[in-house]
Amino acid sequence: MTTEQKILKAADKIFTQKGYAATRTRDIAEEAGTNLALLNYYFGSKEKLFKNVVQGKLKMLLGAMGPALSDGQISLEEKISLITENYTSLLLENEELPIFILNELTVNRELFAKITQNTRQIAQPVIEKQLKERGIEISATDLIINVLSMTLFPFVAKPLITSSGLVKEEEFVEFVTERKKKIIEWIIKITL
Amino acid sequence: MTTEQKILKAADKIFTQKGYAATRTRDIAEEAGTNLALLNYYFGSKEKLFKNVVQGKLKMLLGAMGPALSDGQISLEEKISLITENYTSLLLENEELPIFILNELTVNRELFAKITQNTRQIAQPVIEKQLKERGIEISATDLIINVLSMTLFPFVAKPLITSSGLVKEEEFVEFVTERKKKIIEWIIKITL
DNA sequence: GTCTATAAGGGGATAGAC
DNA sequence: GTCTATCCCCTTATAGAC
Repeated sequence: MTTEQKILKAADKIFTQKGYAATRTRDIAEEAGTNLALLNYYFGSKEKLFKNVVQGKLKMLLGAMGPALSDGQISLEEKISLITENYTSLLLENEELPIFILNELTVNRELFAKITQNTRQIAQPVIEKQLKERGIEISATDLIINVLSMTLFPFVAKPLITSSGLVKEEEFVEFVTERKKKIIEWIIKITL
Repeated sequence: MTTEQKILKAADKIFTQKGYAATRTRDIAEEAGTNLALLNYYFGSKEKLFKNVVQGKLKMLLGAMGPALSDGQISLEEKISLITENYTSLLLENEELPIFILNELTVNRELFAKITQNTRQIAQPVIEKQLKERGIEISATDLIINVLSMTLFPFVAKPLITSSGLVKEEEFVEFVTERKKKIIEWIIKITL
């Protein structure tokens, strides 16, 4: 693993945990087992390093959705299934991912317009066509937001859910794994 | 309006917009039309001022849910309706509220255990009793999380939804207002 | 209670040796 | 490519006058 990769990995970890402003470049350097000067040598500045990290994360988040959504060969039922399952797996491995992206997107709106628009422009017409062909009344927007809501929200709200005792920390993995199957049923029931 | 109130209001605005770390006490003082020294005179430190703000916000968020949930006289259907409507109104006036709270809760887990536990402990048994009486199989946890997911998620993910073009910024209010009615139908359909 | 001025320290960035 | 030492600005907090 090169020094550059070590720094990027460390930056990923700490930015995701603490957000941009609360992260100290010194901490990233230490986590990477190197020093502050090398961080600037490879990435130029804290901000450039951050953008590097955040765009990787956003691609990860959209990548779990885009290909399944925009493939006209995949039925709506299969789409719902695929997205729910892809996200549940992805987020079990990266629990802080959605809240990190959504928070940074809130604080800094402009940065990510292109990539998110691109995914939507490809996927939305495909879903609309599939809905129309089957005479289903729900809009593509509502369908997409319903699937994402049900699947992503427990991860976004995990600290609220566990700190309240609604789901215990140690039961969280089991909770979302079981919930995955139910979500697929529920969404199909209310939309198709 | 007293100086103390002005500072608190300004702090509320800027902390909510930028998060804790990115907020400068100078900016709060300026927004309040006063100076840095007075901020420390009234609140002692940036951190104490922040906790003051964040606990007010958390109470607002739980207050829109707790009373309706924990009242055994209110039917499940009415509960779903009340919560969806309360939150939609509250969040239309405070769009950054949920992402702010969830992000701060992620970064700083310990601070809010008491208040969230309290709400859950009162509400959960009431819901469970109502579900049992009607022979409904879904768990109280899933029901609560479904309602919150569907209602809160569009606000949490607003930057993703609008920057992708899924819903235009200027249509967002209409979108969530229309969606409110559908959510109530959907949730009743899949659970009751 | 309110303000100006300043202390004290943190943190991003870089110079320059190796 | 890598490191140590250092610069310098920015930010929180406080002293002390009014």
